[in-house]
Amino acid sequence: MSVKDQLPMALRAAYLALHRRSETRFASLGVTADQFVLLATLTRGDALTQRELAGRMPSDPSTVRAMLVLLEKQGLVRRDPHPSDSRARTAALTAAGKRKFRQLWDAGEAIRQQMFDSFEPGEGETLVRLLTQMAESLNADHQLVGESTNSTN
Amino acid sequence: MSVKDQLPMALRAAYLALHRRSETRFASLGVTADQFVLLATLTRGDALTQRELAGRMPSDPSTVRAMLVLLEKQGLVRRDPHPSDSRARTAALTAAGKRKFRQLWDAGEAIRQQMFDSFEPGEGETLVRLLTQMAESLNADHQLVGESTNSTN
DNA sequence: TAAACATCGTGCGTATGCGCACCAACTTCT
DNA sequence: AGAAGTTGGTGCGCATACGCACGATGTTTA
Repeated sequence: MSVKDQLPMALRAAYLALHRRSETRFASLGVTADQFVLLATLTRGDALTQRELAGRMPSDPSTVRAMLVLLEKQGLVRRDPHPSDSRARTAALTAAGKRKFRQLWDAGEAIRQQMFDSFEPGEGETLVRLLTQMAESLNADHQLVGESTNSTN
Repeated sequence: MSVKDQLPMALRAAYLALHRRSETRFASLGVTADQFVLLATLTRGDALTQRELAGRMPSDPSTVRAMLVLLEKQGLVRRDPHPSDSRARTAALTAAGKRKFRQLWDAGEAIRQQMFDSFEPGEGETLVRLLTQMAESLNADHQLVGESTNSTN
């Protein structure tokens, strides 16, 4: 079992652990871990089209739509027609949404701190760099990676 | 925006990238990325109880059940009553399941290779180590989040 | 200008992911 | 042994995650 073969499972286990932990933490505040991600993305770039938002999260446009519907019901997000493109709709935080996000951010601090504290100095930087590289590599060329299919010869 | 604050999103982005890529790759073989994980787990420890299986993936028992039902329908997995505990059921790969897993493993090689190739020598090892540490830390003490952290020895 | 094409949002179907409640069966305690 | 508590599997509900097809609108091309 080489490191190469362990990597996918290690990544999966780490992400699911984070997700579960976040879910538990945010539940009392009435939002899910993924809704937190959406709110965070809107915080960093307000009035995005749904597609832009989906691209940045990253998530699927149809998933984002479902999430926006729920968040709109909670009054945390507002959707308006796009000023110049009448196909598009922009999403933005409401005042309540901004307030809620600040709460969530604070509530999540313990988790971020705990993740970070499990490392030696510098290792956190390394981890972020490697994860980013990996994601880029995986997203880049799933097209042009030759259709050599499963024959290793 | 410190590294600590980027880490959760970087982890999420990397995992989702891997998941999407795997989903696409395995679709033509008739299974999902998570079903692949289940089959892999059964390959490494046959005749597990559903709970054992869930613990190792890691996944929720009720999710695992749903997956097993689907995999059973495909004839890749068999569930038998546990020999000594009549509450429990064991899950095991069928012959077809073992064959399928070998196919899937080969099909996934390109992805594992691509992930691995985005790193310098030694970085893969580091990544696996850091991810494992982090997952452990996140799973460990969501109960006793007191100030007496890491006594991981 | 009209046709062809691309893009945005929506709705639907399937598969997780997980909590929760429930029953059945095992274990422990009295 | 009997009561009480724990554990295993199931069923249900909600929220992603994503592909796909559809209609409406923008953009490009003939």
